[in-house]
Amino acid sequence: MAALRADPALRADSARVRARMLAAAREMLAAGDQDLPMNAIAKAAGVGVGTMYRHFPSRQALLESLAAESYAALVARARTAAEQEDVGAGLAALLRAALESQLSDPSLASVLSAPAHACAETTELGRELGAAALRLLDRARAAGVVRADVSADDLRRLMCGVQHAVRSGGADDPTAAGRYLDIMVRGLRP
Amino acid sequence: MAALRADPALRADSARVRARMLAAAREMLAAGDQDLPMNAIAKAAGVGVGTMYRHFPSRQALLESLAAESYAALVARARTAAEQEDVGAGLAALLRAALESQLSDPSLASVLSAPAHACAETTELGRELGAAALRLLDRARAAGVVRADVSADDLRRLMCGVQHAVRSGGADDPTAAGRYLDIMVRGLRP
DNA sequence: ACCTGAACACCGTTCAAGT
DNA sequence: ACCTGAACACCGTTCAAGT
Repeated sequence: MAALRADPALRADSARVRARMLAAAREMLAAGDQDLPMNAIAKAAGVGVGTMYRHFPSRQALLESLAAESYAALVARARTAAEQEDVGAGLAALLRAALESQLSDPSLASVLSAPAHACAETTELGRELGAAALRLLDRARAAGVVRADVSADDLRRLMCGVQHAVRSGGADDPTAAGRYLDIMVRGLRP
Repeated sequence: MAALRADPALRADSARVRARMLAAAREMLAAGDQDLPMNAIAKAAGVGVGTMYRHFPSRQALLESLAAESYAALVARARTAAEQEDVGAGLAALLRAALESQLSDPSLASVLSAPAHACAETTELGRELGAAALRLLDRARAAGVVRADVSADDLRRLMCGVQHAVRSGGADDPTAAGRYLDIMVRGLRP
């Protein structure tokens, strides 16, 4: 009985600590700190380094936790795009969603480009995103609006590439994202 | 007189040491070490760390020195492409050269994507590459084979993006580079 | 002049000791 | 059970001391 009462309390506390670490990490990202040092996050969140590692066994795990919300939102947008009546518009919407999500959340860009996942949840999100993309691709192929030699994973990789192209500008041109997206959409036509 | 004789000797020695450090760095890259720790390179090259820093004041400077040869080769290929009679083929050749160079030399990929240069030589190579690309672009625009809203720097950024897309694959598909390049070439048409 | 490598600061990661 | 933070290893960078 004591355990039953203690457990939720512990979990609630643990969740609060976890949220504090993620908030601290986000603040550092927002402040331009790309490195996200584990020690520094722990100090900023007021916890020991060990607690940091207990919640996030690797930097990749931390990144995936930071990106989880954006990733889920992207999956939702992808599903909406997949059901769109106009398949061509749906495909463009999927690509735009993938690009915008990465540009507004650098941790998502990193996770989408990563060769491997640290958290099972991320793998699941990836599966869901891939499934939505595949549904859309199948419809698009049937409608003849997309090249036949492109897979759902190709779309992911290409959008990671467009993100990289947008980011690799010295002086940032606000029109770049739109133009590059358009180039990609046109290039995917059969 | 003594100075006149000593100088070249020192320079020759310095050049040999420099070459040894670059060779050590290249070996580490070839062995899969992406980090290129300055201390480790110095030890592998049999020199003190200070010597490392005297020749390469920053990691970026080291990267640019590593990439210099590939970069010069790319500029040469770009110039050839710019003079090609068939403008469309020339543009495709330029993009292929940019992609192949980056894929075969990761340090070049890094330098081409970098927001700023550490060495004046690199800036000069960048200028030459940009000039060749612009000559080709002007001809291509006049011939109506390329979108009007694309600059020479856009081409660079897009090819850095394609490189990133090719690299961000889990299982590497040998057909990816060719397909992504084709998508880009088609997307650039007006 | 040029080089060496000890030294300092910093970060990743672990784990014994606390509660 | 969970947390803390000292401790160790490693890397970037500098600079006093050597030649």
